[in-house]
Amino acid sequence: MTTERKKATIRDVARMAGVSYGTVSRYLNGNEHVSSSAAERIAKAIEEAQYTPNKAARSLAQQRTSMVAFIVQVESISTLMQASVSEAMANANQTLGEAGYQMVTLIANSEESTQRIAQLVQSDFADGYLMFSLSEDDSLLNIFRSANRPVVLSESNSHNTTPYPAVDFANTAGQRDITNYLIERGCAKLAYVCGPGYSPSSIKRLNGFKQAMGDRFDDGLVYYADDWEINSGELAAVAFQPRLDEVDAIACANDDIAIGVINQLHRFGYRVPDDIAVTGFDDSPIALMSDPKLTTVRQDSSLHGREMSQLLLSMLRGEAVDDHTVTMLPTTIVERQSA
Amino acid sequence: MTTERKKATIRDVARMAGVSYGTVSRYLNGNEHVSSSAAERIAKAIEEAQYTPNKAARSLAQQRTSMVAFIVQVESISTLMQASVSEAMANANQTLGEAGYQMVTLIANSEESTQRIAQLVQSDFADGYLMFSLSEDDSLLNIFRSANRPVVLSESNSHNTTPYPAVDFANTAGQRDITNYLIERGCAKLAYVCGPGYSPSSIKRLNGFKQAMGDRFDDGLVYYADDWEINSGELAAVAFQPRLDEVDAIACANDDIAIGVINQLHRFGYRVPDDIAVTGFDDSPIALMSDPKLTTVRQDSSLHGREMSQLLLSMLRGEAVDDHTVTMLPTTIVERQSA
DNA sequence: CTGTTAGCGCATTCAA
DNA sequence: TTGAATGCGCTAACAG
Repeated sequence: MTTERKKATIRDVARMAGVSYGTVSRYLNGNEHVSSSAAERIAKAIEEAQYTPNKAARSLAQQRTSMVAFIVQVESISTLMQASVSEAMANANQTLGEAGYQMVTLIANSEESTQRIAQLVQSDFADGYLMFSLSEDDSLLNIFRSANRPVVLSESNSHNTTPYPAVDFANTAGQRDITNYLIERGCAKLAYVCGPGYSPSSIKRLNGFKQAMGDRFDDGLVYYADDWEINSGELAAVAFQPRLDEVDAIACANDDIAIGVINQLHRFGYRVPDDIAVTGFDDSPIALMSDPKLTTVRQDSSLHGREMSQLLLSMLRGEAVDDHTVTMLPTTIVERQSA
Repeated sequence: MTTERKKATIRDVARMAGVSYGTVSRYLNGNEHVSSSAAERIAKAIEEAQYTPNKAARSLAQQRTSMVAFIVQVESISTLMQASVSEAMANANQTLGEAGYQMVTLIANSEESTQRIAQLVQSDFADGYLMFSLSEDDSLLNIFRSANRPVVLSESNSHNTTPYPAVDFANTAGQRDITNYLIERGCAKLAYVCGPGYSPSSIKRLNGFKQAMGDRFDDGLVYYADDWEINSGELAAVAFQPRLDEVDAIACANDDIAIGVINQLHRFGYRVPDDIAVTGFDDSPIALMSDPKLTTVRQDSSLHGREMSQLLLSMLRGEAVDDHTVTMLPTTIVERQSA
């Protein structure tokens, strides 16, 4: 069946087309100085030989790989499958692809895998990097410095001074806005379920809540979760139980937690939103699945992926971008039933 | 600050260590014929020069990349974020990493991206491929043939004769078992919501349902969905409405569809499972989020990723594996509340 | 417009 | 044990 011959090289094609392989190379790279007759013969030869340029050789010669690595740094696998991640990923893939770059995604979810990726980065694996980090682990950032390739971060850190340009959502404003929304609806006593401490977003959202609450902020009505998951919401509601009769609303740092809170409130016999209103954050797909449907803060993850890619592309083009630039993407309140 | 000098090469290290660069290469590749004194000096030089071998050059010279590509072929982005995908991905990453391979994931979700990946594959981008396809699009499979590198598929196709070794779940048996489970609980009249036609799993599950039903199978009580999503479940329930009073149970091809069915049944005023029992498939995280919680078929996606990787690794080691081998992974019924 | 040549950074064979 | 030489497949600069 399939003849098991070795792969054709540029020289084979040259021989078949009766030209030097320099000419073939020019043809391949869209150089204009190739006669149409030669071009034709080369095209035919490539077709016949089923020739495809070798990637390693090309990378070595031109000192670039035409690849961009999308690095997902997560504490646990469950984070990996968030809609926000895959949407950004898909959109970045699209945007980078159109610009001629192949996006490859790398998963850093352990000491070991992080180490391996660090090696890759230092060996000039890709031309640029999109760092989609959901943890505060900075170890990879140091690697980038010596690699000397453009990097764009998916999150500004809490102190707002990033080592690389970042594209982030207006987390603080988003949480502030939806908190004000609750206050305006007449909720006087508000509790808050905060996300895990390692997350910059988590901290920013808490700040937004604090801003809206001002003097009325009561740390006794804040539950600090260990992760972003449903179960944490349930735990939070349990923790609040003694004071549940006095609270009018519970704002949550993300949708999953909000779902957990609602579930537990139902078990306690409270009605949502009549007895207690609940808000989420992210507008993930499950916001529509809960009963009542979640009133939450929407952020456009596709836009996130696209903006990150575009920024990286401009850096790859050589345009100067200040390392501390932070692009803020807007968030909007989505009013549904839970508040 | 950081001196902007060019990256050190193997020659720089050699010079600093006072040896030829051939010796450095031997040292790097664990060749034993290196004197300990030379080894020491080389180690120091590498440290000082912050040297890391260039990946492209190494790949070119040894004709291997030490990378495995995990290709996710999806019709829509929503598929990408399924728990089954990310769990398999994370586990494959782990397994391959331990064996010294870097896993990179590629997303094929458009004509364009598929084309780009085809190019990559032909240019010997990776040493092996894990094909996680959720569509029946075979275009990439032809590419692999000429690339002549090991490939493992995540799904056997419906006619059970794959062009490459595959690791798949026992979909047919799983759906048959849970259907029998319903029958044994006294459900006489069963409806079925089938997944999208392009999916091999979808077809296999339908077959399982048919097997369990035998003569009682009634095509009028089968709804053929266009995708795997919640909304399709709602549409299915609507389609069944005229005959809903006579059905005892609705088996669904996946959990999301089952959730949609339950939601719609609730709107129609039916109680689940008292009036109508509902089953899902996958045991995805949302199976726990519905009310009532889903009785469903569990498949271990981590195992899936691991088995696929191990099979690929054995092929990379040169062990012979028949192209048509299909490893079947077991499924189990998880009994909760919906049936 | 095209052929020739010199690397890109490293692995590996052959001598020494 | 080590140095020198050759080649991996391709790009790019230089002649012509």
